[in-house]
Parts: sequence; C-alpha cells; structure tokens
Amino acid sequence: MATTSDDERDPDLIAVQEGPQAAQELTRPAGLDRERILKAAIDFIDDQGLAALTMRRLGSSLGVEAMALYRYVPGREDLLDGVVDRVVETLFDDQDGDDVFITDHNGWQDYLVRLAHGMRRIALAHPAVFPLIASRPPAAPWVRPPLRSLRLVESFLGTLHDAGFSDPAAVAAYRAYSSFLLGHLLLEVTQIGAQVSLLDQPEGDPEAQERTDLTEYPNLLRTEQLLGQDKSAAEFEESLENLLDRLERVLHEAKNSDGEVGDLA
Amino acid sequence: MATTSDDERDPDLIAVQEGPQAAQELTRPAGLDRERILKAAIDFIDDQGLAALTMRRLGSSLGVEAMALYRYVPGREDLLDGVVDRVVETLFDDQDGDDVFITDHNGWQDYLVRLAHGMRRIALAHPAVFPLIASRPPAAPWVRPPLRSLRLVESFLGTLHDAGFSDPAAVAAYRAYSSFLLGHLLLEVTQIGAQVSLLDQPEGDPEAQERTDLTEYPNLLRTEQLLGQDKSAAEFEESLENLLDRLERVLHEAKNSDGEVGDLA
DNA sequence: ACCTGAACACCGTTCAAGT
DNA sequence: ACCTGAACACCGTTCAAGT
Repeated sequence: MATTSDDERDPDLIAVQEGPQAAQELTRPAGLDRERILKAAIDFIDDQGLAALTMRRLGSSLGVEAMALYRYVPGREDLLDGVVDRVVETLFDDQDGDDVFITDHNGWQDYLVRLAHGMRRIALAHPAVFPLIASRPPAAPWVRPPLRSLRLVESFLGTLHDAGFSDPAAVAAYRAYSSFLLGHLLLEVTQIGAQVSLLDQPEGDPEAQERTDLTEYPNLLRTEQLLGQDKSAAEFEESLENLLDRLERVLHEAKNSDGEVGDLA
Repeated sequence: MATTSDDERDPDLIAVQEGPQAAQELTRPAGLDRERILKAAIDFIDDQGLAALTMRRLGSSLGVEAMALYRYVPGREDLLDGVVDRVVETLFDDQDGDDVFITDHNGWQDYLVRLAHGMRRIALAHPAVFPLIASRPPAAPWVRPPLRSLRLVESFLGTLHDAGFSDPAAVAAYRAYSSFLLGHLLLEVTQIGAQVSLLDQPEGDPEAQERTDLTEYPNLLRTEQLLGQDKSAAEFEESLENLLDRLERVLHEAKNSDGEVGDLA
C-alpha cells in the first residue's frame, strides 16, 4: 500500500512506528530534500562541530543512509557551500521584509550599523559555522567574507553610491568594512569555541584548569584578569563607530574639495 | 653517487636507485626528526594546499611510510599545531636577533609597524598556512590570532606598558590590533587562494572565465573593474596608520587628564 | 522515484613484526 | 632504535540492486 509519487496528497506515507526516536528533531525517515538536509547540517555543526560532520553521520541524523543524500547534494564540498549560503541568507529572513538592507534604512550609516549587527547576530547564533563563512572560497575573487553574496555587495555599494560616495570610495569602504567585520567576528567566535573546548576536556581538576605558568611573563601575569574579560560587544560597537567616522570624513572631504577622490583603506 | 647524509659517516645507507625522484627536496629516506617533518609539512601545504595534506602523503614526500611519522609526532592535529608554531616563529628568525620585537625598536609605533609587516610577510609567504594560523584553537582563551604565542603577547603588552599605556589601554590595543591584522591578512590570503583555484580549473575557455552575469547588479557592473584591483598593500598601511592614530589619541588623552583611563576597542 | 548494500579507494592510527 | 606490513574503524563516493 501507500503507493505514492511525490506530487500531492497521500497521508500516512510516513507511517512510522519506531518508538522512542526523540533523537534530534523527529528524524522522519522520509521526505528528504535539499533544504531539509542543509537545515540538518547546520544543526549538526552547531552542536557537534564542523569536524564531526560526515556524510554518514549527517545521513543518520536524518534517519537515512549517507548514500541517500547524494540524490539532493552533489557532495560534501557543495553541502558546505550550501550551509554557508543558507546561514548568510538568514540576514534577510527575520527582519520585516526582504528589502531591509536594500532600501529600508535611514541613511547609509544606519544601513552599515544594521548590517554589522545582523552579521554579528549570525556569527553568535552559529559560532561553529562562522569559520566556514570566513574561509570558503568566495563566488568571485572580489567577494570578501563575511559579505558573501553578490546581492549583499550590490546593496552595499548601491547604498553608499546613493549617499554620495564616489565609486572608488564606496569600494574602499566595502573593503575596510569587510575587514573589520571578519576580524572582529572571527575572533569573537574563536573565543567562544576555545571556551567550549576547555569545558569539553575537564582533564583532572575541575577548577584549577591546568593554567599555563606565567611567571616568565610579567606583563601577562599583571594583566591576566583584564585579558580574561570579555568586552567583545563594546569593542565591536566602538570599532564600528570609528569606521563610520572615517567614512564620514572621506565623504565630506570629497564633497568640499571635489577635485580629488577620497581614498581609504 | 653523491651520497651525502648531513651528520657524518655512513655512506650508502641511502643507496637509492629509484631513478628520477626529483620530487620535492631530495627526499632522503632516513634521518627523520620532528623538525624535518614540520618543514616538510609546511612545504607540502604551501604547494598542494591544506586539504591535500595527509599523513600518508606527507610520509611519502619524506620517502617514508606514514606510520614512521608517529614516532615523532603524536598525530595529525598536533602536527598542524606544530606547523602553526613553526611558521609564527619565523617572525623572530630572520631579523638580526631574537629580541627584535622585544627591545630593539624605536618607540611603540615602530614596534607595532614592524610587527605588522612581519606578520604580513609570513601570511604572504605561506598563504595556504595562514588560515590555519587564524583558526586553530589558541593556547589560552585570551590569545588572539594571529598573535599566537605567549611570548609575542607578552612583548606586545610590555612595549605598550613601557610607553605609558595603562593596562586596560594596552589590553584594548592588543585586541584592536589583532582584529585588524586578522581581518586584513585573512582576506588578503583568501584572495590569493581564490585566484590560484581559478587558474587550477580552466574549464572551457581560457580567457572568458565563465564570468558571472552581473546584469542584475548595476552597481557591481559599474564598479567591477575597481573591485578587481588589488590595493591590499596600500589599504594595509592606511588601516595600520589609522589604528596607530587612535592609539596615540588614547595615550595622550590619558596623559593629559589622568583621571580616567582611555578605553578603545 | 527514492533509498540501500556492497564495493572502491583512501583516511588516521595502532601494534606486532622485521632489520 | 627506527621503520614497515597488516589490520581496524572510518571516510566520501559510485552504482547496481531493491522496493
């Protein structure tokens, strides 16, 4: 029974009776598609880490053999690209509409601030995925992580252009902005990863975590507590504001003396 | 003929007769040690890429079975850590002496500039290794890539401290500086990697490299040429100078009104 | 049409065995 | 003392076979 093709209808196609299978998320043994696979891969990376993700384990987390995945995904590399794309796409999803980064802003500064906060939210939501966002080879040579989609770069350049930036200034701003985002966010998620991996291996004492001996390093010793404090959020905001100040300066200098183009790195 | 081992004695221990084995670097089948293995691993990554590095292939590049490596290296992960350490260490090697970054500078600005140039030289010399430098979990949670050694952080903080920076200001400077270095250099080597991988797969036309259709993206289309230009070096210098300006401002503000500590991110 | 079993080539790693 | 062969468990991926 239950002779079904995929088009429409047909309940009880999923007549499961496997008992307590509260594994990940209901793990239905059927109804595979690329979207569901990507979602599963992201969840998997989020809580097991990138290194643990294999085609076989991913299949099993979906209640399926690894070989079944190849009907929807060309291979592991493409799967990882899909993961990156899907995570970056959530920049647009959860705001009001799709155009939130394209037309729906109060000036270019507001646009850059919201874009930065959006990327940071993504990085913190998926700290184990972010290194992938940072290091996968981009679609075009001039696409700079973490601003990985043509659509995003287009909207970035368009916003600055409409605000009066010259093309060279807008491109320079794009480069400076992406460097800032990548540096800050990658370091922030690396720190999260380091803390997690410390908790994972409580080898020996639970408290005295085998602290490296700092007696050789007086400056480290003296500032150890300061070094341990997490000020990522405040530092992010301050660096962002500093960058915006630089860009504003470039824009105004160009407007006043329109002889030469303000360059910045 | 020309049987030469490096120490002394024992010729024809290496009585090879395998014909044209001008593979990597003479591939002597014996005389293994950890240092030689790390060197071989770096060379391997430099010209085959990180993904291609396996214990078996690394062994074979040394004229030895993979299993022989385990006498000198606990495993692949440790090997990669060793690679990172060794590459970062070359910061100190090729200047005059060991203390070039510790005492041998003309003021803290000069120190920061030379350190930045040193790291950039490393990144450009080993673009395929740098992502590893960027993303390996650091020794301590507050060690921020690419400034990966305690010794380096110690000298950084000491230099700024001696120049009059307060401890919080020095730590904030360390964070801002590492973010800057990581963002810039990782993006620069990513770009190099992207160009290489484009050359590797000349699928179809040699010239018309399947350029993505940009008709949907007017701003990309208009700035395409600008986007393609490589200004990494100039941008690096300008961002570095901007950072130094910020730090100078913090230092002087703290000196004038020594009531509060200048914070920066 | 969709999934699986079996197979292939390749991994990292261990260990008894060779020299 | 140092390296190798054989073996183990696990990969990604292909493909004929099942339903």
